[in-house]
Amino acid sequence: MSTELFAVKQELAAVNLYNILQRRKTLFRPLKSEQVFMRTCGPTVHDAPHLGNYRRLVVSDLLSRYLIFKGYKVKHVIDIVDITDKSIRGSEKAEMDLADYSNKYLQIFLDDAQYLNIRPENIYIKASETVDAMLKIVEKLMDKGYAYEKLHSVYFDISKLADYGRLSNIDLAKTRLGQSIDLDDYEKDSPADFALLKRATLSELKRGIYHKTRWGNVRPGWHLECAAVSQKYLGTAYDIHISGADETFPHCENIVAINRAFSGHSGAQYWIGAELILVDGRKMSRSLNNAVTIAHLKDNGYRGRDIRFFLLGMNYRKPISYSEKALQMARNTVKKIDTLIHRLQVIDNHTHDDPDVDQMIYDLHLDFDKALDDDINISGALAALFGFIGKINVPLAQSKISGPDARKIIKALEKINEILGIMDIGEQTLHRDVAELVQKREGARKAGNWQEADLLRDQLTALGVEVLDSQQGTIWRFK
RNA sequence: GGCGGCAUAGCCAAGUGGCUAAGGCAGCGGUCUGCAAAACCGUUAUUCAUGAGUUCGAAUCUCAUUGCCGCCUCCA
Repeated sequence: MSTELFAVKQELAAVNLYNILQRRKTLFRPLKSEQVFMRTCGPTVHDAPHLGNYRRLVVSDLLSRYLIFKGYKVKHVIDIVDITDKSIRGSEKAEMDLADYSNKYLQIFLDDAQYLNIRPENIYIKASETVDAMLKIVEKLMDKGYAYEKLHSVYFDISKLADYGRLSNIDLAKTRLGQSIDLDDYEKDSPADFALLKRATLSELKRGIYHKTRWGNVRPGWHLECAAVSQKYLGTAYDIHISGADETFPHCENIVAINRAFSGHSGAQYWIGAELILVDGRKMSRSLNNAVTIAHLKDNGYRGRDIRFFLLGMNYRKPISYSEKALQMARNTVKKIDTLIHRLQVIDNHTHDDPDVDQMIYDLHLDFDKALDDDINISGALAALFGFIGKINVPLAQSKISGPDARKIIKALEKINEILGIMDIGEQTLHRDVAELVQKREGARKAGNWQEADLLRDQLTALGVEVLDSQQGTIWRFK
């Protein structure tokens, strides 16, 4: 029992992650030995999120699934940023209640997340429902002198925090602050100070979008929203914070600042940044007019698994170039895995010429884990998977895989898919009419009636069903 | 201007000091097949943006150069 426990601990200890705070890979050690507390920056819900917004969510999903696979319990909080300038303006323009407006886009986000097979166990928290925690934080920051009120807005005074800039490695003295910030909009002591609470505008007051505080009628700023959600649901110190690479400064830096001023702790121990999606060399974003929504991709025939694979198939610390071709590549790769699974599922023989399937599965797990342990090296992990598929395909083509072995292999793939979430392992069913066509074609082939068989194959293709004839019989798959 | 990062085959991509530079996609030739598809076998980088240096040894370390991206704006 004790040796088993030791083995488990050893295994748990093997994960390495690149921590932005230290700018290097470090061994991952959670604060509690068996549970990981993590948070991912969620979407702003003033419009339908796009592919670029989902990368960090898929990356954090992959990481949380891997940590669960490694034996940890994971509490993963994703905040929904539902009080922003854009959503306030957008809802006004749409003549909608802010909450209704936000909920409309939140629903799209949740549907997309499901489509992308993001774990339903994630905890989604609306910023608007965390205002109590925000005000508590501001209260304390005011008491400690980290914040000041000016004309009924409350700002964070970064000069009070000695090592402000540690996360993004920024030296404010050398930075062109004030050049890009429209100072006329603010009454801050210093351009780099950021708003914790903004005084409500006249229209916000009319619409009831404000909170009454001792500093005035205000609504919270973005950085405070994120800091409050994690503080309330994960505590002042937690394990992992995942965000987009473009959010390190000022957003994450400011979250760290709030956390450190509030509790002396940075919040998360490990800060992870997922890189961006590029379109023609530029960041995918709504403001650059190059955003692609999940709905759009869905309309173009991409399954959630295809898109998910596209988003997680490359090192999370490198930008991904979006293109139709790249997406097709992802789809083809997913298909390759599907085909193997379908072929395995129809095996019903008892050959005794078994290759050493157990050894292959053992190697697969070893290589797969080893790669992911190294800062989620997905390419290495996938190489292990494809190596395995190649090794299985040889005896499979020669009918040398027995039914029990096939099920063993499927089980191993299921295990891997708990992490990847891209395979389709469940039994698929065809519409009765379509299944009949497949049967009819089989009959025609057995009778040597090739013309009829080919005609039926064309019909099936038109219906989006491909038939693959192998020595084990005919299998089919969706195109 | 400051900070961070990237450059490896037709395309995507791993490898960060030492065995033949993983893997995927696409292509080509073959096997299988009634024909296809799928699968399999073979094939596709004497070379890692360029130049110099360190070293017995460099894609990997150092310096310089070039090109590209992100942040320094509530796009997120």
